[in-house]
Parts: sequence; structure tokens; C-alpha cells
Amino acid sequence: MRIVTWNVNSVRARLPRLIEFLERARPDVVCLQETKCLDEAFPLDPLEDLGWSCATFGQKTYNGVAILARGRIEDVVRGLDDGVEDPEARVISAQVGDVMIVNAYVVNGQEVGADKYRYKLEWLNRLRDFAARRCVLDEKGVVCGDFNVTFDDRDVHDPALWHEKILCSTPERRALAGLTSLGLKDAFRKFHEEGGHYTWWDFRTKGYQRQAGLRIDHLLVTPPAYESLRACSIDLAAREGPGPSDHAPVIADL
DNA sequence: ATGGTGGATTTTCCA
Repeated sequence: MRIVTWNVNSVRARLPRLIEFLERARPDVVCLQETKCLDEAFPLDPLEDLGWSCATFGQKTYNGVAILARGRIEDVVRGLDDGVEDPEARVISAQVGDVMIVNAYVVNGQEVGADKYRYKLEWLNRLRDFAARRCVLDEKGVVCGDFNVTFDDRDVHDPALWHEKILCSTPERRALAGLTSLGLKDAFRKFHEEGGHYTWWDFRTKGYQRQAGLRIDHLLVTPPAYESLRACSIDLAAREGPGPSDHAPVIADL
């Protein structure tokens, strides 16, 4: 099963690029983040016409997540289901075939020390607890999305520049490690131990042209999914050409 | 400390 995570930075603005990617990469499951639209504005018709089932959890203007699948999407849960008041649409999960899929758009956090930063750390702990409830460790499961956190300095183009900055600070990395502590493993690192592989490049500083990026989009997988992993790669072609997202898709084959 | 670009929505917020 080919599973993709991709922060599309508006599904409506990115629809031509999304369709091009679906036809080229031929995934089975696609987890989208930052869809940036209400469910009624999601481009359901063109995607269903191409054979995709869609489960959406959106809001106006910001955030928003969706799961696309060639097969049946079952047992959909929207949100973290922990009783906390939360108006932001950041996580959707569902069973697709024999794989539990959890798709998350983690809070960005703005800057270290900001209110949004503290909220990010709390939110990552809530995501960890949700993943623990939602995934059975001896079955196949994938917790993926835009985590807005690097694992370590191998994921950073300029570690000195980013030292203890947002997306790279020690508390954020500890909170991300809370998910791997459950027994989930970073799919990409199974195949690529070296640094220099990135999934996001800042538009503002022309990061892609400078190869100045960060690896912040991840697939964390349960042990059976990890054992069955055959490949994991970053689709740089989707970050090139006209009108790309600022993130590239990450593709895992299991 | 600031600005650069891009998206949604509305001359500003968020990333």
C-alpha cells in the first residue's frame, strides 16, 4: 500500500498539482493538511470522478485535513476525541484496509515561548495520547502529517541558524519523541540515515532554490507497518514547477 | 529587529 502525507497549503489552490501528483505517483492513501476550506467547499466532485473516496475535516481559511483513498474509508474520527474544547480542524483518522491512518496538522507554534508555542507542546501531548488510543501496536498503523518539528539536526539545512528556534527546539523534539516512545518509528529513517533530506522550504526566503529546507513532514508507523515498509521517499517533483505548495509529499510503500 | 512569498480573506492573519 502506497501512503502519502502532503501539506498542500490550500486544496483548492493546489487542485491541478494534486491531480497531477495522484496520476503520476499512483498512491493508495493520501493524507492532506492545510486544506483551508469548509467541507462543503472541498473539491469532492473532481476527486470522486477520478476514483477517490474522501473523508474531510475542514474549517474556513485555516488548517483542515483530509484522507483520500482508492479503497473504502471506514471508522472516521474527526478531532482528538479527548473532550478538550478545540475549534481547530487538525486531525482526521480512519481505517483503510488493514491500516489505521491518523492524519495530523500539528500547530506551528509561531516562535519559541509564544502562547501558540505552549499550545503546540500541549497539542503534541494530546496527539500522542490519541495515537495511543487509536493505534493497536501489533497491527499496521500510520500516524502521519505535518508535525512542524524536526527530529534532530540532520533534518535542518543550517543547524546553527535554527538552533533552539521554532520547529527545532528541544521541548518540541521531546514532544515529538513522545510519539516514538509509544513504539512508533520514523518511516523515512529506515531507508535514509544521512541528513540533507527536507520536506518544507520557506517561500519567503526562496528556500527551495537555495536547498534551504527542514524535514518536518513525517510518517510514524507501528512495528508491523515498519517491518512491511519497502521504501520511503520525498517527491521533490511536486515542489518544482509552477504553483507548488511550500511542502513536498512524503511517500511510503508498505 | 525585519522582511521576504503565498493563500484566504479582506486591508490583515497565518505560515
